[in-house]
Amino acid sequence: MKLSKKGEYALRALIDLGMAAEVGRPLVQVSELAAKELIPIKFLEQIMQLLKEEGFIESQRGKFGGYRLARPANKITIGAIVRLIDGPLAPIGCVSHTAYEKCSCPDETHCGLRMLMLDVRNAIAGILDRYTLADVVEVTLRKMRRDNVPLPFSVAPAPRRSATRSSHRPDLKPVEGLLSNLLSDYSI
Amino acid sequence: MKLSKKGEYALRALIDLGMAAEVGRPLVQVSELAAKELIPIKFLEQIMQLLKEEGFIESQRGKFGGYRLARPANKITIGAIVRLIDGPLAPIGCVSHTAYEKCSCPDETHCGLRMLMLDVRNAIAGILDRYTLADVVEVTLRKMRRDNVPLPFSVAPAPRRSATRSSHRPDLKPVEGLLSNLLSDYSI
DNA sequence: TTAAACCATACTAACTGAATGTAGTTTAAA
DNA sequence: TTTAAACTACATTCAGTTAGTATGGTTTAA
Repeated sequence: MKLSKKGEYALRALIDLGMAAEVGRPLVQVSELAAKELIPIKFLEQIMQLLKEEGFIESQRGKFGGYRLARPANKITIGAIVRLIDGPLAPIGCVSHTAYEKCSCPDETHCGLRMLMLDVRNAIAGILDRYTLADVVEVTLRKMRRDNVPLPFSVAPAPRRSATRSSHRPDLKPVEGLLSNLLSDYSI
Repeated sequence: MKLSKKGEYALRALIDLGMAAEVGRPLVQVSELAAKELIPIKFLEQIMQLLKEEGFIESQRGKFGGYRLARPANKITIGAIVRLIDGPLAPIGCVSHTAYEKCSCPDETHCGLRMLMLDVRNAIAGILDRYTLADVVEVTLRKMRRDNVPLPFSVAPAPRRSATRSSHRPDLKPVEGLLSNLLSDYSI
């Protein structure tokens, strides 16, 4: 049930780009992303190229170039990113919606394992296809603001709290669903 | 988010042992399991040994030996089996309950990815730790009986339906929870 | 014109997954 | 008591994936 390192890095980078956009930063360099997230730079370059080919991000070449999201963050689901890097969400092929594959069992219709795994795949997809980069970015920024932590990618060092809130979105709409529970403190 | 072949085989074999027990069959040989599920026999032998070492099954050696569940099927959760074979359910180490591992990100408390993945891990564990072999077996047998399919591991060839129902359990209690939805027909 | 940045390919070491092979030991039954 | 079916143990293999490195570009703004 693992997410690969590559998938993790891709998500981190995209979340960072989403945060940068939210904070008013137009471009972020690979070197900066790699340093912030402790990702080997050449490896991250590969990943960024892939994300660009697939239309998630855009690049500006040359000196002082960098990357930005190609679409608004709320139009990029987490599920799409994970599928691109790590393949189908389903634990076994015979319950995948996007990449169905017949399994070895003789009678799929009566396979108890399949029924169970369909449940699991729906639970995973229900989360990853519902939430977008925007949700993750919003929840992250909220927590950071609440704890008075300086925001990343701010052009100027983090300004006064009241000023920060009125950046791009005049008002934060409440998050519904599962992620919202995580706004409160939680232990491991 | 994949379940390994090994994990799949282990689950199939255990579900089969659960079905055999339910149908009154005391022991099942590896050769029979391998044939039914199309699993390479030597590979399955390895898996059975592991399951035995971990106390999920017992063996009877010698001619006409075989394997049986070491505990009642409702005392073996699917999650425990998956964890044994494939490791933690969590997509990334920093949200695992059973095998927590610090991740590379500088600030775990404000990591949006972590919050999301915690959600995913809870969704997966919520299913796999709730359901037991008994649940899967019951749901499978129900479907087979409903469709009048001969049950596997029956000592005699499948008897008339009315006779089959009154085997071990005098009456089937209704299944609650998510799996119950799957009792009705579903498409891929 | 140059340095910072992105772009493109090729390569590789280590690991894991999925078996296969060989050689036993045990035990019920003929 | 022999024997064959069944489990046990451990070594080996082989392909594919993961997680990177390495090398050498091309672009473009200062």
